[in-house]
Amino acid sequence: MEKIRVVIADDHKIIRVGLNAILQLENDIDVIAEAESGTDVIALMKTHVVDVILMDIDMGAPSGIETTHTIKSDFPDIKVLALTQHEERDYILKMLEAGANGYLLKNCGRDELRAAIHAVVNGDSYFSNSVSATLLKAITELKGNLKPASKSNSDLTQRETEVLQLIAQEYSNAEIAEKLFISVRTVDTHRRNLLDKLQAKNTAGLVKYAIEKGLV
Amino acid sequence: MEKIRVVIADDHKIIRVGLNAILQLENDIDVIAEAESGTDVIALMKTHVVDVILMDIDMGAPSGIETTHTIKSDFPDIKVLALTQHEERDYILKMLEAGANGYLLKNCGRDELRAAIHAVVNGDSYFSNSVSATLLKAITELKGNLKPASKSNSDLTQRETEVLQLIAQEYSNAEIAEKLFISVRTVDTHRRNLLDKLQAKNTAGLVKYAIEKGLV
DNA sequence: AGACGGCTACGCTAAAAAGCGTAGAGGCTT
DNA sequence: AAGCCTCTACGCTTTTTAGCGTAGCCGTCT
Repeated sequence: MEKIRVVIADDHKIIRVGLNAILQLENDIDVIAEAESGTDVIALMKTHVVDVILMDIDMGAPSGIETTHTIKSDFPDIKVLALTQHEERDYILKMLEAGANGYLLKNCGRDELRAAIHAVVNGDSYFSNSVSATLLKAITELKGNLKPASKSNSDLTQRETEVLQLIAQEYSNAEIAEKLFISVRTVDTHRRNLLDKLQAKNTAGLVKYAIEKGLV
Repeated sequence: MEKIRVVIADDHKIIRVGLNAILQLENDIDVIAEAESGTDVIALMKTHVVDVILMDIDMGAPSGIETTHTIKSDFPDIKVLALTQHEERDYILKMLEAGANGYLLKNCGRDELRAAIHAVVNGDSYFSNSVSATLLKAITELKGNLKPASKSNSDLTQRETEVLQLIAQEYSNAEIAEKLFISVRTVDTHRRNLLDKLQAKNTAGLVKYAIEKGLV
């Protein structure tokens, strides 16, 4: 069985040395090179066959994120394992968008490092503890912003829904009446029924509901 | 070193047997029980000490998702590794929201299974290949849906913002005046300035803006 | 045939918002 | 000191909503 060829990319020498030392202990992992900048990494790819890059996010320009992006478009088969101190959501999301296959915090243990490398080699993803927590939180939040759009707007009639949509589009009753070829009084009735059904106090409440339900 | 105590939950016996056979080969993993329903799983938790549950999503009521939810609220330390054929985004997201620590496809290999179990025991997350792809796609999409909402609400003064927030909360000018200890006329002026600045035709426009900017 | 829900519509009144203009007090900047 | 912005406030008019009630028409379900 071939060894897994790993490159360590970090602008801090201490980190490189540390990681290297840890990985020396693994008999199926081979650290074939170190890089101290994104430019180095990309250069290395052209001269070496690499399976996994341990990529620090915080390298100076080009950043780990940019570098990952480049790697992934030029060498899509190379796995990138992001290695960082940051748990900030934006970093994580950007790195993932760039195509990173896993995300480890720098204070991870030997076991985690090994497991993560194996995971990405298998084509899977590995996220360290707090990173996945952050990620899930992000997803939940983001989903919350999307989900209401798919709820069924249960108890409103079709006509009411139409009227509501137009209200939310800033049309006045008179304009709505014109658009729907009905009397202003009818629109008014619909509006009142809406206020009643949705327990809204005024237009603001109607618009909020409309937006929640994705009617706009 | 203690063995990792695993429970297999799936309503198909073949799957249970198969997984069991695979895990027998691991000398640090102990399959202590099998469950064929969510109810079984929860019952087992009360009588056994468990580290990891391999949870099928498709079990009948209660579903794997519901069961995971229950487990996670009653026994937060138990790790749940979702095991499924489905790569559908909604399934995945729901399972993650429920608190699953990892996500494997049923056609995963022995290596993946082992790695995933170790990952979740470590407190990390493991996502199989296609799952993480789906996940990333979802995140990217969702992020696109959120970004516009985080625009800076540039040109509004603080007071205007306050008034706008209250408007969006369905308060009338009179109520706002009372809350802010100012005259109704002042609120009216603010409201008019808002209409002007935001180029809104009426309350609906104001509320839409407020929601867009996340002021509600 | 009768009941019910949805859409239509009218009358009336009060309240609220929109559409103008104006303007002073206070703060900050130039 | 002059200029600009913010917050404050008032007057007046018109339009729009809100808050009641009522009611006919039509289709469906019972």
